Amino acid sequence: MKRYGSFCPIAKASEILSERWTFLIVRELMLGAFHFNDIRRGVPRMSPALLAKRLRTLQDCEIVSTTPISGGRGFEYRLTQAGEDLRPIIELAGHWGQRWARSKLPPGELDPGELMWYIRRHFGKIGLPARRIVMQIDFTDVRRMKRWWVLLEDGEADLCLDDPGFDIDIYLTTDLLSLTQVYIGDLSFARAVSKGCIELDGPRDLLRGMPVWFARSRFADDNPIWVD
DNA sequence: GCCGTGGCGATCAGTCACTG
DNA sequence: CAGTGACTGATCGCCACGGC
Repeated sequence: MKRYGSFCPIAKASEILSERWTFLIVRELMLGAFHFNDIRRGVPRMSPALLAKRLRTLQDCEIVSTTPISGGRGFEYRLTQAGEDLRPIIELAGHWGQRWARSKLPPGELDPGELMWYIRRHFGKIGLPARRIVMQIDFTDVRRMKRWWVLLEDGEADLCLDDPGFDIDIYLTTDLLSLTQVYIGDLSFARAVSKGCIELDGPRDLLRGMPVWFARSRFADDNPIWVD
């Protein structure tokens, strides 16, 4: 960790938090990723070696605590009180980023795996039917990770890259950019459908509710810029 | 004195293979 | 699955130098 050689609390916080990837690791822990590979899925461009190193640093700084996984290798990672106290800071950083550092979504920042992992965590509870819903999502413009299945049940979402074997309720076909725009809040779900960026197939009553419960970033409503 | 540039060594990050 | 280690390329920090 690089030191600023200052007693200033902002400098001390920056020494820990401004290291590359650290903010994103804390974000993953905040969102409920407690195992090494869960955290990895949220930061897919980070190498496992570096993730292990950053987790050790966070542990040394008493932001993260570890408990050995019973009957297995590795640890369960949890935020300590110091880590939990970062929650409003991370939230504020997200709101700030959405307003002032918003991505123009160049191809290099689009990744189906990362998007689907984010989407998995952000399905709305309101309007979502109580029964299990199986959705098949097809990307028209990617080679790898082209087809996904999302299982929605009891307010939880599971992702599969292999056919889970259930009857499909909703077929959703789209391109990577459009779904990313919908998720990040640059394009409304209804507008994406009316423009033909998202094609849907399934029972009409189920599709009608989708603009309400389909996953969107928690920052999607900040300073919206609608794309037409 | 200030500023920009270039060279060089140290450090960091990413990739890949590997382990238990 | 949950890491570790070796290797390599990229980046950073420091210093010297030259132009103004």
